[in-house]
Amino acid sequence: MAARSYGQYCGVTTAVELIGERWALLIVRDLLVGPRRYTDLKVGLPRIPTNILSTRLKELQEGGVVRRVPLHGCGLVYELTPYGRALEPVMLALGRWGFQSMGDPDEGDVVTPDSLTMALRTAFRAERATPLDVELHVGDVALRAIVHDGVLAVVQLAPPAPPVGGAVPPGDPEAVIVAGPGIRHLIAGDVTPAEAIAQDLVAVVRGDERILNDFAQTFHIAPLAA
Amino acid sequence: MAARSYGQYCGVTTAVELIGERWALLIVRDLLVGPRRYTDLKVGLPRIPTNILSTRLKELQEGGVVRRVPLHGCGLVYELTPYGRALEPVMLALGRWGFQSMGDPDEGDVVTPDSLTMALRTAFRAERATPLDVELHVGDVALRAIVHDGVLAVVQLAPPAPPVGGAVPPGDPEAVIVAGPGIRHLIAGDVTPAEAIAQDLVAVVRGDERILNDFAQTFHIAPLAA
DNA sequence: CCGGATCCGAATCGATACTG
DNA sequence: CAGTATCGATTCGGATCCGG
Repeated sequence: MAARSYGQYCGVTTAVELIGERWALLIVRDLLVGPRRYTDLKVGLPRIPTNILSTRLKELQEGGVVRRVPLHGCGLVYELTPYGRALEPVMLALGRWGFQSMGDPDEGDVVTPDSLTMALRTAFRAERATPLDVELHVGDVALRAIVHDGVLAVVQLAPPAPPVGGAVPPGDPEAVIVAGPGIRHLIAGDVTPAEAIAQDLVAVVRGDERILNDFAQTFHIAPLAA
Repeated sequence: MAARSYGQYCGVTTAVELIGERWALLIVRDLLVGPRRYTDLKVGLPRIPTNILSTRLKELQEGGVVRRVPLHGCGLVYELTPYGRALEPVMLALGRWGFQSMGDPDEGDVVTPDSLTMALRTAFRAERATPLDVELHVGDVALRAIVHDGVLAVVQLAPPAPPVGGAVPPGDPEAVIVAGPGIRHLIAGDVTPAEAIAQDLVAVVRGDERILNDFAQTFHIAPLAA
């Protein structure tokens, strides 16, 4: 029996043996946004030691979760296998659950493009979504969230350079929203959009402030029913 | 910043900090079945070191996932808080995902009453469930699975002594099913009930073998659509 | 028996440096 | 860019011990 085995024959145990090691699930989180190079992952997970990243990628490949794909000519990327992509429902459920415990950020905590992208997906309610096209800034991260036909698309924007891994959406967003960590109170429904603005949790720096009503209805994580 | 922190402000990261340590999720899995004493948990997780169990229980309490409840007069139990119970969808999704990677058990792997109980919940399809009342044996574990009004109830049976933590269901089961690890092929739909019997993956030692049709329809984890 | 606490060697992780 | 190598700091695992 492997040393890391939990010694049980059970689906949960098997899953935890595949993706339960430290950092593994965060690697999967970033790869759920799209294929990433080794260096992209390292930048997106600033505190991961490089030997751990290397080890995890090997383990995830061995587990059939991740695949290593040479890029035509130069470089290579890691991407999820279909089996790895099947973790999306788990990841979204886990993100929603963890959201309930988020307080204010600790000193040194960062928001990364991939984590914010997945956070938006986590909070997205297809059944109540309204058409939407906004630019969202949180910390240094800027991205464009577009809801069309009840489907959410997120494009990451890089301040000066062109966006990573995709085309800039055509046209201008309806509004530009700038927020800090306090935006979680809007997502949770603790405050109304008007209150969020009044308390400086969120600002609409371009466009109509009323867009926040659509935003808050579309992106929402309800507190526990208790 | 805490030493164990991942340094990111994100729901997934928060969740992993709460329940991502080794053994933590398996403790939660067992507690999802019902409140458990320290010793119950130790028996249900045979390979967990006692200091780790003790540490995890403290951490889970601190995280608001687990509560320590004195038992009227003698002893005490650990139980999930409402927030901890909210992990059930995560656990079921994770169990379904891990199920896809289950091969044959390694030598020394065990099946515990709680892991089998959660496995049944994982595989339960309410929308296709039929009324059912069977006794299921896998390894040393025996339990009674009853589907009534589209709701699954599982009662753990102890061979000689009375069952743990609940009353024996009244009456006799419709059938007694004895299975080994190969039962996963029936759950996955790799084999029909008839084939499962022919290949000795499953045996119906009392009652009508046709009950396996209902069983296989009620408990099913579809392979990846790929 | 229940509910842990303590001790210690083994394995893992984190930080940094270095390489093809 | 995509990793290895190294090494001290932590954590884990296994065993033992202890108070009710």
